[in-house]
Amino acid sequence: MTTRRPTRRPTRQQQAVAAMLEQTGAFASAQSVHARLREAGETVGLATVYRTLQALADAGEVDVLRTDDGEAVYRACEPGHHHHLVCRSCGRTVEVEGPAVETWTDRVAAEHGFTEVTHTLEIFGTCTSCTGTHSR
Amino acid sequence: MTTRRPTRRPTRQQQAVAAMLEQTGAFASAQSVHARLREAGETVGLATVYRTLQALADAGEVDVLRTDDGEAVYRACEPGHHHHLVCRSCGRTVEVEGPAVETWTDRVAAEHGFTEVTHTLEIFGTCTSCTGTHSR
DNA sequence: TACGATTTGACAATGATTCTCACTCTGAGA
DNA sequence: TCTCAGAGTGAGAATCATTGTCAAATCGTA
Repeated sequence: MTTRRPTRRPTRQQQAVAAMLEQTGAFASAQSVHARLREAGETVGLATVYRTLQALADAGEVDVLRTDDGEAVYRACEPGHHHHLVCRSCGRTVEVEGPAVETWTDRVAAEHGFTEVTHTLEIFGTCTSCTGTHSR
Repeated sequence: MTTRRPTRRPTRQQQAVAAMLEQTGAFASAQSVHARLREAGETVGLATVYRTLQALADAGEVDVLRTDDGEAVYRACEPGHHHHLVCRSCGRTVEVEGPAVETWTDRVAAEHGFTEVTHTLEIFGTCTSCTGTHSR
């Protein structure tokens, strides 16, 4: 019942999606994952890519965030709560932790009587490799 | 204190959209703004609502963020950089400031060589009015 | 090896957002 | 006041990510 994990089979397709995320390292959209898999010769349906990414996200094995235009992007991440420092040019991502921020958000929320507090925090910038590169 | 900014906004439609946002107080999607305007008897095209909201956002007169499902939501806000404490049940929103967070993000980004740093931070919770109310 | 449940994938459907383009409005100048 | 040009509008088409559908493929197990 509660701990009744639905039988999940490690299929070739799901492994391919997970592997692609691992090797990419940056945030990638479902569409781009699908495109790259196809390039790499892996035959995986688009719907399956979406389903797998959602399953991975639900399982907490990947992090999800939204681009400015609302597209969902996924990234294989270390487990546990953390935030991201993302290069807006090349997508290179660094996972960062900020205990002070966690306590601050909780305190602010509590001051206003909010409970069950969660938060999102992402940092965007231009990384060293891209600083001089005005390649757009 | 409805200060009239010199931002060009002379048309009835644009004023209607801005006014609706003001009176709503919470974050609202373009679709819902359009629906409410229609209910209120205002005739404004959907495309115009989108255009106006984007213009307001570009002008910094409203804040934009994305819901979990990627929908863009807008809210009339005080000028200047701030963050939001949003009730995930009723949408009530409190604007908060955290100078410590600003400096932290800048420092972390700098440590990793990132420049032109920006960040997003939103806090979600259940407000006092909604705490006992499991009305969903 | 056969069976049943799970997973897949091609395609349709959805829904938010953007684009198109003819029409309307407004303001400046004649 | 009249005229013209350009900004603004809106109905509907187009776009695009995402989700739903469902028959066929696949896997674990008896």
